[in-house]
Amino acid sequence: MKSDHPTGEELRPEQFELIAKALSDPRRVALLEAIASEKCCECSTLTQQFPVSKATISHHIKELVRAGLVKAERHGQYLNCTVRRDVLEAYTKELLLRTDS
Amino acid sequence: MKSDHPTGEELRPEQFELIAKALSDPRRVALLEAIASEKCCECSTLTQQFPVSKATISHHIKELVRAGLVKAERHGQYLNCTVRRDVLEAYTKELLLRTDS
DNA sequence: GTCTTAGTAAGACAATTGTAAAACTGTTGT
DNA sequence: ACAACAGTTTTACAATTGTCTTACTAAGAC
Repeated sequence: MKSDHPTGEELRPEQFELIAKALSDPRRVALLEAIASEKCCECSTLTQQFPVSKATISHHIKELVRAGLVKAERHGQYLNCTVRRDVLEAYTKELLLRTDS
Repeated sequence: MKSDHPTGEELRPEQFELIAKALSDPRRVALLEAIASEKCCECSTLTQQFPVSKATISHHIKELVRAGLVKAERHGQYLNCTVRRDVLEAYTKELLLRTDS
């Protein structure tokens, strides 16, 4: 049975590109690391940790979600972000596969 | 004995960032794939395969070399490019490591 | 030598993008 | 209802960057 959320193990066609773009900004990677370091992480925490406005944090998270690297769930007024490690692994796998042979 | 070429298995501090940037352009990834597909590949071949000028190819290759993803050796007037898979693997490894815990 | 070919370097330009400020939506607490 | 808080959206701007053109260097062929 296929999962409704695409990418248990395979990336959507454009997703590879989106992920590469998402990872190209050091701040966004740092954000990803911060999200990963806590099991579940609201934005307000991140806003305090980084010297950027909350609007910028929001924008980066949107990009990470768009790439599928982060899952964001609203709980009341808070946004719970978690890293989708399966997607990250699928990305690294495809990257290595593409440079094979 | 340490290899003189840094990165048999570890990335230099700024290298992680350079690689991420290098991989963020789809054309550059395609270029990387093209280089990987042949064992050893001169630029002129690439210039024919892609609808961009040779100046652009040259620029992209410079970026790939700067990131350490490609090794370029001159042989006469030709430039032999090879993908450094060890570096690519080190990158994916570090990426996954950074989003651990 | 001259001509051609392979690649590089410099400059310019358009497109993308990281950022912030301000205004907005929605939720929680009083 | 009101105020405080969490996050989003819009708009604008500066910085980065992918691309080309042109000019350049260097190597091979004649």
